[in-house]
Amino acid sequence: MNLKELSEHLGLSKTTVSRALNGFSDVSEDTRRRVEEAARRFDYTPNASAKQLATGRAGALGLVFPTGGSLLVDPALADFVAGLADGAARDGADLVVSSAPEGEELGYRRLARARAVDAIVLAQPKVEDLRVRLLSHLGLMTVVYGRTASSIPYAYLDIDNEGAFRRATEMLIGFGHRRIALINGDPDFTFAEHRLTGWVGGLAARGLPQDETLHISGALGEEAGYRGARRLLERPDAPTAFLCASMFAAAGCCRAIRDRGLAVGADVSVVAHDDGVAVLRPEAQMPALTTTFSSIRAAGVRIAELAAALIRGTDPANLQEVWPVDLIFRDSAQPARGR
Amino acid sequence: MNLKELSEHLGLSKTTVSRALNGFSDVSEDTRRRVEEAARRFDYTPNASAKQLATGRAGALGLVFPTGGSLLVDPALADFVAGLADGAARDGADLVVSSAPEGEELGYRRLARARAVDAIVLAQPKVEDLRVRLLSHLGLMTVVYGRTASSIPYAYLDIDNEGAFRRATEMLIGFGHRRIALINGDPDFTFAEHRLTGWVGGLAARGLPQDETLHISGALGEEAGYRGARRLLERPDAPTAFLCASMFAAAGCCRAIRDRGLAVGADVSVVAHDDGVAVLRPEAQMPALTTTFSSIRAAGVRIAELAAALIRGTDPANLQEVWPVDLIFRDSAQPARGR
DNA sequence: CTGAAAGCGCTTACAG
DNA sequence: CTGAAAGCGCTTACAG
Repeated sequence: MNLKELSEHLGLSKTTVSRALNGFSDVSEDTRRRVEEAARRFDYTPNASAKQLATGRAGALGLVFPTGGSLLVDPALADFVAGLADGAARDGADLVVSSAPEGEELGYRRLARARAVDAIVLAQPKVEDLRVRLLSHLGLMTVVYGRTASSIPYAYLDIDNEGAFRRATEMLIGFGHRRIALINGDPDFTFAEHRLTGWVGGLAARGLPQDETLHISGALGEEAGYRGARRLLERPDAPTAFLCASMFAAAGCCRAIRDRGLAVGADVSVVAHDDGVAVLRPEAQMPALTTTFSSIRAAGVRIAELAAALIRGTDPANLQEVWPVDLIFRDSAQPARGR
Repeated sequence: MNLKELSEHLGLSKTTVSRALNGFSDVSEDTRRRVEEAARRFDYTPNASAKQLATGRAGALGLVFPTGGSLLVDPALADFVAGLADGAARDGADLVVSSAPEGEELGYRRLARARAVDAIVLAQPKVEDLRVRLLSHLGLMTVVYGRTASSIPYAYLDIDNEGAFRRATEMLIGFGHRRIALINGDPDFTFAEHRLTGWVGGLAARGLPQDETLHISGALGEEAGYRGARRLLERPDAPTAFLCASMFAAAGCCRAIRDRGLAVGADVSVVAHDDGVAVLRPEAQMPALTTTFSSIRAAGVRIAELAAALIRGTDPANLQEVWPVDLIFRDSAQPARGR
């Protein structure tokens, strides 16, 4: 059933039916009701392409997967995608996931030219990220998940990575830890840089020296977490506490601790960042893991909402949010030995 | 730059330019070259909505995320989505990820009515899956990742879960294991049922009794793997080997084994299914995990290709693939103690 | 081998 | 409050 058939059935013009369905005010209440009822009865939905062509809006949010080969795909992305799709659906929009085997730039160019999306979600931004400038140059509205260097205001949702890691560091120092390692992501990425800043700031606030050799970067997976922690634990001045950038890295870190015959918590403290990925829950570990927590899924939902606002014309400067991160205390962070 | 402008620039009609760009044979070689060069130079891409409206094809593949609340999102889905997007891109198609907060059925109905996609990818099918019938009833072409009961031929790509788990079981029996547990997904899902069948078949082939209490179902995450393994290990006749449905479940299983003061491999063997999720690699574990392996990412790419063929009119009966699964022998599977 | 024209199914000034 | 008509940017019989 299309608009023509529906309007013929109702004995109205396509114009009126269309206006009634789109909530225009200059349609009589009676007509509106009749139209809405008929639409429901015949299960009418406007043809997406026709609507897009007529309005110039794609009704879709775009996400370009940095694929190309065997790049590590962050498993938390599945939850992020689910959140984005959820949030987009609330606005009647779809989520278009685009692969860019030819490189991300070409992917964005294609989406822009084809007018396939109204806005782009940019995930995992780097401190200096060429994509932001490119997207603005292509005229693609963008919401960033995270933050990046930019000369103009842009819409973003970020979590307070710096505050979270600073507080975690200070808590560990309060427990008497003096050598606290940071198993971090690649600091080219803003989230990792912010966590580094938080760690440095926490140490400085308590007058502790910063030992750069206790900072391991590029370690988000289990294996890298294991390797990094293992190497540090072999040192004579091994750290007594670890801050880990992901639950997976933390799992590797805990494995390394146990390998050394030490106990997580009692001997060596561990704090991990948790995105809320259900397959690896900190409270189910032994001991339960102390975490900095922020739901990546909820962030996805909210980002889609920000995108909808952006498309509606809201000033990007008014679409900037930094979410606080919970520090959830469990058993893996404990007072340092001998204290 | 749109088609009108491009053709005016070339001094040709829109018809000819369109035909040249779409590879029709009745365009002179010379014209084609001119058109293609100009298109490249002006960075022309057809407007997606207009093309969709004119051809009646959405140029997009749909995936409905079973969201709604806090359902467990399989982290391997991120790789699957990446693969699908990759494969779709090879065909110039997009991937539309749709959320269905109102239930999956309504999600499919909406996609069908709006003609927003040409085909649907159905993931994680159940043995009896109402969605398959619904999609066929809605006239939505479908490619299933997995298999399901169906009275009519349908396109699918599945991996040989049964064969993989049968071989793994037989290998363990060959090592002298007699009590082999299966930590499985929910057997409502076909993949889990097939693995159960493989396990049962492997035991039967070697004349071993099947002990249903050694079958734990619904355990794909780390926590559930831990709980299931822990419970079995507490029994006086504890299993000496485990088959795990996911790397995460296997991680939990290994944790339970170590909790009992036992060694993975030397004391208790573990075999896990690995989707190739980079964040948790079996070869990096200690000991390295023996796995049944099949790349979910590659499956995603291929499914998009199957969908493209289906849309082009290929008979679904000719679009059915079962991929063999590798059994990769590493250190976590060893001869039973005392053998 | 090329082009004029109709059509895909909507939305939206504009007129009444 | 309602409708006739133009237009969004393509594709595709059809005619030449």
